[in-house]
Amino acid sequence: MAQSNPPFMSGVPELLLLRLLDRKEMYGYELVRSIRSATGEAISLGEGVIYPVLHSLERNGSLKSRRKAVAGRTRVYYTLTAKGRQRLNKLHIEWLRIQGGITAALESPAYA
Amino acid sequence: MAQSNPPFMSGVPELLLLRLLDRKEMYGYELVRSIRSATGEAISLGEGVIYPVLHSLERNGSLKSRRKAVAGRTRVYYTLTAKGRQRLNKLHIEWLRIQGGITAALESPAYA
DNA sequence: TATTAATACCTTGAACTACGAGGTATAGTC
DNA sequence: GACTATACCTCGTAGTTCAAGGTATTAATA
Repeated sequence: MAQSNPPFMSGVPELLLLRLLDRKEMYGYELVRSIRSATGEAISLGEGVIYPVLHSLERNGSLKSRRKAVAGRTRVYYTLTAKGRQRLNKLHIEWLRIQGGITAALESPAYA
Repeated sequence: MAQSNPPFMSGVPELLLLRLLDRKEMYGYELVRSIRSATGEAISLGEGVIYPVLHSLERNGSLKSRRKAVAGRTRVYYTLTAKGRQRLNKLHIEWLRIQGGITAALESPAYA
Protein backbone atom coordinates (compact mmCIF):
# COMPACT_ATOMS: atom_id res chain seq x y z
CA MET A 1 0.00 0.00 0.00
CA ALA A 2 0.94 3.56 -0.72
CA GLN A 3 4.11 3.33 -2.73
CA SER A 4 4.79 6.92 -3.75
CA ASN A 5 5.98 8.29 -7.04
CA PRO A 6 9.02 10.55 -6.82
CA PRO A 7 8.27 14.26 -6.34
CA PHE A 8 7.65 16.04 -9.57
CA MET A 9 10.96 17.86 -9.82
CA SER A 10 13.35 15.47 -8.21
CA GLY A 11 15.28 14.52 -11.34
CA VAL A 12 17.25 17.75 -11.52
CA PRO A 13 20.37 16.98 -9.49
CA GLU A 14 20.77 13.71 -11.34
CA LEU A 15 20.23 15.45 -14.66
CA LEU A 16 22.90 18.05 -13.96
CA LEU A 17 25.39 15.41 -12.87
CA LEU A 18 24.82 13.30 -15.94
CA ARG A 19 25.03 16.27 -18.26
CA LEU A 20 28.35 17.41 -16.87
CA LEU A 21 29.79 13.92 -16.88
CA ASP A 22 28.67 13.48 -20.45
CA ARG A 23 31.06 16.23 -21.42
CA LYS A 24 34.02 15.31 -19.30
CA GLU A 25 35.20 12.73 -16.83
CA MET A 26 35.01 14.23 -13.35
CA TYR A 27 35.29 13.39 -9.68
CA GLY A 28 32.80 14.15 -6.92
CA TYR A 29 34.47 17.07 -5.25
CA GLU A 30 34.97 18.67 -8.65
CA LEU A 31 31.32 18.20 -9.56
CA VAL A 32 30.19 20.11 -6.50
CA ARG A 33 31.97 23.21 -7.76
CA SER A 34 31.17 22.58 -11.40
CA ILE A 35 27.45 22.54 -10.76
CA ARG A 36 27.65 25.80 -8.92
CA SER A 37 29.59 27.50 -11.67
CA ALA A 38 27.78 25.92 -14.63
CA THR A 39 24.47 27.18 -13.25
CA GLY A 40 25.87 30.66 -12.66
CA GLU A 41 25.70 30.18 -8.88
CA ALA A 42 21.97 29.59 -9.16
CA ILE A 43 22.18 26.05 -7.84
CA SER A 44 24.49 24.82 -5.17
CA LEU A 45 24.39 21.13 -4.32
CA GLY A 46 26.49 19.96 -1.41
CA GLU A 47 28.53 16.81 -1.08
CA GLY A 48 25.70 15.25 0.87
CA VAL A 49 23.68 15.30 -2.33
CA ILE A 50 26.39 14.58 -4.89
CA TYR A 51 28.06 11.52 -3.42
CA PRO A 52 24.91 9.51 -2.76
CA VAL A 53 23.62 10.26 -6.26
CA LEU A 54 26.93 9.20 -7.80
CA HIS A 55 26.87 5.96 -5.86
CA SER A 56 23.33 5.13 -6.78
CA LEU A 57 23.96 5.93 -10.45
CA GLU A 58 26.95 3.66 -10.42
CA ARG A 59 25.02 0.89 -8.70
CA ASN A 60 22.33 0.95 -11.35
CA GLY A 61 24.87 0.95 -14.16
CA SER A 62 24.55 4.53 -15.41
CA LEU A 63 28.08 5.43 -14.42
CA LYS A 64 31.37 3.69 -14.14
CA SER A 65 34.27 4.87 -12.03
CA ARG A 66 38.02 4.53 -11.81
CA ARG A 67 40.32 5.57 -9.00
CA LYS A 68 43.25 7.76 -9.76
CA ALA A 69 45.98 8.96 -7.41
CA VAL A 70 46.86 12.62 -7.84
CA ALA A 71 49.46 14.25 -5.60
CA GLY A 72 48.96 11.83 -2.76
CA ARG A 73 45.17 12.07 -2.90
CA THR A 74 42.81 9.55 -4.38
CA ARG A 75 40.16 10.78 -6.76
CA VAL A 76 37.27 8.74 -8.06
CA TYR A 77 36.53 9.70 -11.64
CA TYR A 78 33.14 8.96 -13.17
CA THR A 79 32.05 8.56 -16.76
CA LEU A 80 28.75 7.77 -18.46
CA THR A 81 27.82 4.35 -19.71
CA ALA A 82 25.41 3.75 -22.55
CA LYS A 83 22.67 3.31 -19.98
CA GLY A 84 23.68 6.59 -18.39
CA ARG A 85 23.34 8.34 -21.72
CA GLN A 86 19.84 6.95 -22.10
CA ARG A 87 18.97 8.09 -18.62
CA LEU A 88 20.34 11.55 -19.37
CA ASN A 89 18.18 11.77 -22.43
CA LYS A 90 15.06 10.71 -20.61
CA LEU A 91 15.61 13.14 -17.74
CA HIS A 92 16.36 15.95 -20.14
CA ILE A 93 13.11 15.45 -22.00
CA GLU A 94 11.22 15.22 -18.72
CA TRP A 95 12.81 18.44 -17.54
CA LEU A 96 11.88 20.29 -20.73
CA ARG A 97 8.35 19.11 -20.23
CA ILE A 98 7.89 20.42 -16.74
CA GLN A 99 9.94 23.53 -17.41
CA GLY A 100 7.72 24.24 -20.41
CA GLY A 101 4.59 23.56 -18.40
CA ILE A 102 5.58 26.00 -15.71
CA THR A 103 6.56 28.65 -18.24
CA ALA A 104 3.21 28.26 -19.96
CA ALA A 105 1.33 28.62 -16.70
CA LEU A 106 3.29 31.72 -15.76
CA GLU A 107 3.10 33.42 -19.11
CA SER A 108 -0.38 32.77 -20.37
CA PRO A 109 -2.52 35.89 -20.34
CA ALA A 110 -4.86 37.09 -17.67
CA TYR A 111 -8.15 35.71 -18.86
CA ALA A 112 -9.65 32.53 -17.48
CA MET B 1 22.10 22.74 15.07
CA ALA B 2 21.05 21.72 11.63
CA GLN B 3 18.22 24.03 10.72
CA SER B 4 17.75 23.29 7.02
CA ASN B 5 17.01 25.65 4.19
CA PRO B 6 14.09 24.64 2.00
CA PRO B 7 15.03 22.44 -0.98
CA PHE B 8 16.13 24.44 -3.96
CA MET B 9 13.03 24.03 -6.07
CA SER B 10 10.30 23.94 -3.49
CA GLY B 11 8.78 27.31 -4.38
CA VAL B 12 7.09 26.05 -7.50
CA PRO B 13 3.70 24.89 -6.22
CA GLU B 14 3.30 28.14 -4.32
CA LEU B 15 4.36 30.13 -7.37
CA LEU B 16 1.80 28.45 -9.59
CA LEU B 17 -0.98 28.98 -7.08
CA LEU B 18 -0.18 32.64 -6.65
CA ARG B 19 0.10 33.21 -10.36
CA LEU B 20 -3.29 31.68 -11.08
CA LEU B 21 -4.95 33.51 -8.22
CA ASP B 22 -3.43 36.75 -9.42
CA ARG B 23 -5.50 36.41 -12.56
CA LYS B 24 -8.74 35.24 -11.08
CA GLU B 25 -10.38 34.44 -7.79
CA MET B 26 -10.51 30.67 -7.40
CA TYR B 27 -11.29 27.91 -4.93
CA GLY B 28 -9.11 24.95 -4.00
CA TYR B 29 -10.77 22.20 -5.93
CA GLU B 30 -10.73 24.41 -9.00
CA LEU B 31 -7.05 25.16 -8.60
CA VAL B 32 -6.18 21.49 -8.66
CA ARG B 33 -7.57 21.20 -12.17
CA SER B 34 -6.38 24.61 -13.28
CA ILE B 35 -2.78 23.81 -12.50
CA ARG B 36 -2.98 20.61 -14.46
CA SER B 37 -4.45 22.31 -17.51
CA ALA B 38 -2.40 25.51 -17.33
CA THR B 39 0.79 23.45 -17.37
CA GLY B 40 -0.40 21.34 -20.28
CA GLU B 41 -0.74 18.28 -18.02
CA ALA B 42 2.95 18.55 -17.19
CA ILE B 43 2.34 19.16 -13.53
CA SER B 44 -0.36 17.62 -11.43
CA LEU B 45 -0.61 18.68 -7.82
CA GLY B 46 -3.12 16.88 -5.66
CA GLU B 47 -5.40 18.27 -2.99
CA GLY B 48 -2.95 17.12 -0.36
CA VAL B 49 -0.55 19.74 -1.70
CA ILE B 50 -2.97 22.50 -2.62
CA TYR B 51 -5.00 22.84 0.54
CA PRO B 52 -2.10 23.03 2.98
CA VAL B 53 -0.35 25.62 0.79
CA LEU B 54 -3.51 27.72 0.59
CA HIS B 55 -3.90 27.62 4.36
CA SER B 56 -0.33 28.57 5.03
CA LEU B 57 -0.47 31.40 2.51
CA GLU B 58 -3.59 32.71 4.15
CA ARG B 59 -2.06 32.44 7.61
CA ASN B 60 0.93 34.53 6.58
CA GLY B 61 -1.25 37.13 4.94
CA SER B 62 -0.55 36.45 1.26
CA LEU B 63 -4.11 35.40 0.54
CA LYS B 64 -7.52 36.26 1.80
CA SER B 65 -10.56 34.05 1.47
CA ARG B 66 -14.32 34.31 1.43
CA ARG B 67 -16.85 31.54 1.59
CA LYS B 68 -19.52 31.34 -1.02
CA ALA B 69 -22.41 28.91 -1.26
CA VAL B 70 -22.99 27.60 -4.74
CA ALA B 71 -25.73 25.05 -5.39
CA GLY B 72 -25.75 23.78 -1.83
CA ARG B 73 -21.96 23.45 -1.67
CA THR B 74 -19.61 25.76 0.09
CA ARG B 75 -16.65 27.02 -1.81
CA VAL B 76 -13.75 28.93 -0.34
CA TYR B 77 -12.53 31.52 -2.81
CA TYR B 78 -9.04 32.96 -2.51
CA THR B 79 -7.55 36.20 -3.77
CA LEU B 80 -4.13 37.81 -3.52
CA THR B 81 -3.30 40.51 -1.03
CA ALA B 82 -0.59 43.10 -1.61
CA LYS B 83 1.77 40.89 0.33
CA GLY B 84 0.81 37.96 -1.87
CA ARG B 85 1.66 39.97 -4.96
CA GLN B 86 5.08 40.75 -3.52
CA ARG B 87 5.59 37.09 -2.71
CA LEU B 88 4.55 36.14 -6.26
CA ASN B 89 7.09 38.53 -7.66
CA LYS B 90 9.87 37.25 -5.49
CA LEU B 91 9.14 33.61 -6.29
CA HIS B 92 8.88 34.37 -9.97
CA ILE B 93 12.30 35.98 -10.05
CA GLU B 94 13.75 33.13 -8.03
CA TRP B 95 12.25 30.64 -10.46
CA LEU B 96 13.69 32.43 -13.48
CA ARG B 97 17.05 32.33 -11.79
CA ILE B 98 17.15 28.61 -11.18
CA GLN B 99 15.45 27.82 -14.45
CA GLY B 100 18.04 29.91 -16.23
CA GLY B 101 20.83 28.28 -14.29
CA ILE B 102 19.71 24.82 -15.24
CA THR B 103 19.24 25.78 -18.87
CA ALA B 104 22.73 27.23 -18.96
CA ALA B 105 24.23 24.10 -17.47
CA LEU B 106 22.40 21.90 -19.93
CA GLU B 107 23.13 23.96 -23.00
CA SER B 108 26.65 25.15 -22.57
CA PRO B 109 29.05 23.50 -25.00
CA ALA B 110 31.19 20.47 -24.44
CA TYR B 111 34.44 22.00 -23.28
CA ALA B 112 35.35 22.30 -19.64
C1' DT C 1 -34.91 3.81 -5.10
C1' DA C 2 -30.32 2.48 -4.48
C1' DT C 3 -25.84 3.14 -5.93
C1' DT C 4 -22.40 5.40 -7.87
C1' DA C 5 -19.95 9.45 -9.53
C1' DA C 6 -18.80 14.13 -9.14
C1' DT C 7 -18.08 18.23 -6.47
C1' DA C 8 -15.91 20.39 -2.51
C1' DC C 9 -13.69 20.64 1.73
C1' DC C 10 -10.08 18.67 4.65
C1' DT C 11 -6.09 15.73 7.32
C1' DT C 12 -2.72 12.30 7.92
C1' DG C 13 1.15 8.84 7.48
C1' DA C 14 4.51 7.35 4.78
C1' DA C 15 7.92 8.17 1.15
C1' DC C 16 11.37 10.73 -0.55
C1' DT C 17 14.69 14.31 -1.29
C1' DA C 18 17.87 17.74 -0.09
C1' DC C 19 20.35 19.93 3.65
C1' DG C 20 24.03 20.39 6.64
C1' DA C 21 26.94 18.87 9.96
C1' DG C 22 30.20 15.86 10.90
C1' DG C 23 34.11 12.38 10.31
C1' DT C 24 38.53 10.66 8.01
C1' DA C 25 42.90 11.63 5.70
C1' DT C 26 46.62 14.03 3.04
C1' DA C 27 49.02 18.25 1.29
C1' DG C 28 50.24 22.81 1.41
C1' DT C 29 50.63 27.40 3.72
C1' DC C 30 51.46 30.67 7.52
C1' DG D 1 52.28 23.72 14.94
C1' DA D 2 47.93 25.39 13.36
C1' DC D 3 45.05 26.21 9.80
C1' DT D 4 43.12 25.86 5.16
C1' DA D 5 42.18 23.29 1.05
C1' DT D 6 41.46 19.05 -1.19
C1' DA D 7 39.06 14.67 -1.39
C1' DC D 8 36.38 10.99 0.12
C1' DC D 9 32.30 9.61 2.78
C1' DT D 10 27.82 8.89 6.09
C1' DC D 11 24.05 10.06 8.89
C1' DG D 12 20.15 12.50 11.17
C1' DT D 13 16.66 15.34 10.21
C1' DA D 14 13.97 18.86 8.12
C1' DG D 15 10.93 19.95 4.68
C1' DT D 16 7.98 18.51 0.67
C1' DT D 17 5.23 15.81 -2.02
C1' DC D 18 2.36 11.76 -2.48
C1' DA D 19 -1.55 8.87 -1.95
C1' DA D 20 -5.13 7.51 0.50
C1' DG D 21 -8.49 8.37 3.24
C1' DG D 22 -12.62 10.91 5.65
C1' DT D 23 -16.85 14.06 5.54
C1' DA D 24 -20.79 16.01 3.15
C1' DT D 25 -23.82 17.44 -0.66
C1' DT D 26 -25.65 17.10 -5.33
C1' DA D 27 -26.26 14.91 -9.86
C1' DA D 28 -26.49 10.99 -12.69
C1' DT D 29 -27.35 6.22 -13.50
C1' DA D 30 -29.04 1.77 -13.01
